[in-house]
Amino acid sequence: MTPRNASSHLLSLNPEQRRAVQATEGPVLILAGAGSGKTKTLAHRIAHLIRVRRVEPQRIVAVTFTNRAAAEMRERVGAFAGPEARPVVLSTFHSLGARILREFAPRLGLPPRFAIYAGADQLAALRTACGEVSIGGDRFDYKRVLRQISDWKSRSVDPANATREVVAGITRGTRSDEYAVLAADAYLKYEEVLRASGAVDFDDLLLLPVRLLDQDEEVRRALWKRWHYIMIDEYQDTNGVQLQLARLLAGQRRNLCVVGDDDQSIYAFRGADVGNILEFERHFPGATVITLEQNYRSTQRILEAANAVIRGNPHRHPKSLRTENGIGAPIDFAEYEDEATEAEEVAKEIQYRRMQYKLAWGDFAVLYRTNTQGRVFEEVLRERNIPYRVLGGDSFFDRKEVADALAYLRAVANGKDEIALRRIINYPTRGIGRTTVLKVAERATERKAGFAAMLAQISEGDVGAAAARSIGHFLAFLGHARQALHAAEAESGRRPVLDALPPIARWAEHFIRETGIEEDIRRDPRNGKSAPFRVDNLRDLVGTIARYERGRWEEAAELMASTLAEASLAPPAGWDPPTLHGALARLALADPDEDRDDKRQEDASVALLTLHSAKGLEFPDVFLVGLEEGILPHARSIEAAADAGGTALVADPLAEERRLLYVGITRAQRRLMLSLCKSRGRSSQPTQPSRYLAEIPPDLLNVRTAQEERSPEESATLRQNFFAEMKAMLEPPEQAPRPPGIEE
DNA sequence: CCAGGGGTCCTTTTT
DNA sequence: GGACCCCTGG
Repeated sequence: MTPRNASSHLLSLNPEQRRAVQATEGPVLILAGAGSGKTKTLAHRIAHLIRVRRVEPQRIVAVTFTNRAAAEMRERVGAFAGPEARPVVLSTFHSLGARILREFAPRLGLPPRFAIYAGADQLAALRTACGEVSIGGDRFDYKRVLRQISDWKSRSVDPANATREVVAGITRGTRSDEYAVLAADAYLKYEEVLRASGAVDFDDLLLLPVRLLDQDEEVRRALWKRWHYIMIDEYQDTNGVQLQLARLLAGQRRNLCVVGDDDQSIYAFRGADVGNILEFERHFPGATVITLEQNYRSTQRILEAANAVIRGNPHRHPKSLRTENGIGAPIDFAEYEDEATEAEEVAKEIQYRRMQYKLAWGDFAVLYRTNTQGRVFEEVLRERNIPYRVLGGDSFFDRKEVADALAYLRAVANGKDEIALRRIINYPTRGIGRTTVLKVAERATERKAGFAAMLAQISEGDVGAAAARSIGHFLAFLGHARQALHAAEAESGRRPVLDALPPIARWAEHFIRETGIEEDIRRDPRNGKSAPFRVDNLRDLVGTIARYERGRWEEAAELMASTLAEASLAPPAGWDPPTLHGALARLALADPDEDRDDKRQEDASVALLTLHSAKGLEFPDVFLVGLEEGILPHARSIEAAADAGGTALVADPLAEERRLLYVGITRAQRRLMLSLCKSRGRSSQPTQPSRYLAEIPPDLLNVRTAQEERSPEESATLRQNFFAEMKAMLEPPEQAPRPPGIEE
């Protein structure tokens, strides 16, 4: 269904939104309150540019933070502008960075098949780096150092300047601890390990493109010629480097349109600077500012509660959300004995409401502050046979067996990848122990060679005959795999494979089997019953590679259709044929849920997620749990605030925690329930209610007593429900409980 | 020098 | 449910 023209669609916008859509030249700031139709407005704007202002779609770049947001935007744009909008570049910040890096890698001295380190790999790289200079020693908190390094990189501070920053902090007598000194030292070494491994980390995906654009006139011109309109979603979450990138990409045209809500800034911990949105007009003089204040999502009561909470924060863009929705149900509030009781009662309440109001499992979401809080809910929901899905959290790619297989693939794709090599060099065990690896690393440092290069030239004199032979076998194994891969890649680039497993995936399947990971999983008694599941994960990994390969060819088909018409506008790099490196890069940047969650799951299961991963989502019925001091606000934030003392920090940790609650409340469309546990943890420590609860006007709340009494109808429904669930449990185990004749 | 077992600790938020 | 450390036996 392609719309006849864009203007007919503009009719569904309110005057503010229409202004936002049509203010097309120069910098634009759209301050969009929660639930104000942000994505819709941006999608309209893109459609307007294409259909009314006749901008070529490939000149438009829309940047989001998550793959999910990019996918949602793609869907909306497609609905408003039709298939001709396909060439619009819709990408996350990090994917866009990776794309720029891939194209211009040689100019940075980066190998074209660079590895991307995230999470555990970054940590491993830091450990390696610290091992080399033997800084740290016992009880060295690598994660903390990594956070510090990441903070520097997100502000575009290089190691030399980091050292200067630390030293200056010390001489000024400010609170710069010895960790910062060590971290500055480690930072330099860490960068060296990355470069020697032909790798970049997540921060580099933004930082290196900025450096490139900043220093290379040709690159700047090339990109300015290519992209004319830049749009950024969730602008309140951008950090210093992202601001630079936005500025550089927009260039002199300054067609930069950003959308965001300072009240929803919840990523200061990873370098987001709410000042970016608060001072947009200073950064981009002459900017048009539009405020979207109508909320289309929530009931009046929910919105009032949200407004009451956020009102407590200083330094906000003035904004008052209004809604034309009804007053809605009261907000429920309950106190439970402990986590288990809370989870039980929430589960019961979900079952009850689902029956009573004929809702789907997918209408419910349980929101919590920390990932670990989700576990109790998982247990209880599983026990009750309530289908659920955990959003965010630990990724598929963090699974040990998946990470192991990926390390093998990476070691083949990029022979310099030290972190991948170290991970698999003795897994499954092949007689290359810790001491041997240590010796190799030592020799490498001595002779100023990379770890991988040293491996290739290690001699019996270095590590002994047995170990040397094992290393030889190991490298030969990878070498053979690499040759087979080249053949597979050549085949994959030649023509699409439609039926069977595509060549690279087929190669990967074979190679992973040869690694012996599967045997080891089966053999290891610790895996117990999870062994078959783990082996399945390896198959899934091959499946994602297959999907990538097919995806490349689908894109090729689309691109050819558009490049024939506009050959001169084709991107200079053209279409990239499928490669293992491409598959790995995609996997590194992928949304872990995206590939595996099919759309069906969405309406058929209760969502469990942290407040952070809830941003941008909405649910009819929301449970906000664990509203206690120490959880929300989190103890670490309370500490951090105390540490900061009176210092007028822009990023006030407690203000951010309040925004987190605000985000949580505004996810709810129809109903909201708040709860807390009176005691928590192994030792059943008594808790205090969250300080923010007192800020919600009591007349909005329906306070429930602990062992609440239900009305006769409610009890009847629960009984009925109980029997329905029992019946469902007796059905084949694969089948999710599906009460008769209630849904659909 | 290597493999494997068994204890202990802890857990903010994420691209 | 891990990640990590130390110990033991080959």
